[in-house]
Amino acid sequence: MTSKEILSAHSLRNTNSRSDVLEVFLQKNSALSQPELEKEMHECDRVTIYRTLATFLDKGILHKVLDDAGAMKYALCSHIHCSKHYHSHDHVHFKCNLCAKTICLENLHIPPIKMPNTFLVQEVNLLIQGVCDTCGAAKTELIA
Amino acid sequence: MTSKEILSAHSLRNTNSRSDVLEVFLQKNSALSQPELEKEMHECDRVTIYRTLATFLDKGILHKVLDDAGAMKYALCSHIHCSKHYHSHDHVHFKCNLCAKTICLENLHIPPIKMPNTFLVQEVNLLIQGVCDTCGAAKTELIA
DNA sequence: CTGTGTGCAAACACTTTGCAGGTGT
DNA sequence: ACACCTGCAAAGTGTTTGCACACAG
Repeated sequence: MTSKEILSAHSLRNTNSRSDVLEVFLQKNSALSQPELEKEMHECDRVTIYRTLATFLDKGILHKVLDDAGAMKYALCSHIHCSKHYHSHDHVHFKCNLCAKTICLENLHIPPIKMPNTFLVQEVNLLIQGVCDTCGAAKTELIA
Repeated sequence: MTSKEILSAHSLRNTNSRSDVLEVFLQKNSALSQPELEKEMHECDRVTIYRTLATFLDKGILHKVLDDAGAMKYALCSHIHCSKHYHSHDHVHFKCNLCAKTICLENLHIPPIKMPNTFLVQEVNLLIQGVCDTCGAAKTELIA
């Protein structure tokens, strides 16, 4: 799935900023905040990135990822079926406390929570923080 | 548990700012951000609130609550046992999309997630968003 | 009295808005 | 051609830091 294909699939104009933002997401394969994207893209205005993120969120190309560090993060929706009104991203998010990278664990679904039925559930977000496999391996090598 | 007792239990000096912050948490019984606290407290500097939150977080009086709206929230730890290095707050957080209030569901524990053991899990946060019982009841009345 | 807490000023970081001009279709 | 996208400027909001004074123990 190329950036061009993603854009046309959501009937969005194919502009440099938009395809560049998508390229970064496709390449990094992790959740990113606007500041993080800005570091990767030197030919695009800060505001344009914010507006692009808002557009992608609206179209169901990206979903929000919670973070404990103040900046909102976003990640690609794996399913084409996501749209403004139907987001299916009930997977777990993992943030490494060492490399600060946040990833989607697509095949790790959030177990159902039995809420009292006086509550209406609309969205569930699960963030696990710890040390990722890459950083963990690097640390083990250092000790050995 | 009064604010004075909480402070002395964690060997913190009993100052107006600190007890006032605690009073608000005890009274509101929900997760609060610094801006929200500031609205409730008129005799305390903005910076003091930030520093008080940091101190309480460090001592294990408060724990972080994730939010999707940009501002970090905090809530009281229910267990006296919480300290800097041992936080036990594996409960679910619920944010109402109508009244914007975030509460701790202390008796609703996060189910265990079986992560691949190449990952080290240090913290788990679960945020459910929807409509709370109070707002839901109000809405039902309107329709009826 | 002494170390810690507080207030003020200022800076920093993230995000949004308005408007003029440029670009994709 | 027209609607939509972009860049720049500016402002709004959340958070941190430095320093001098004030206060709890």
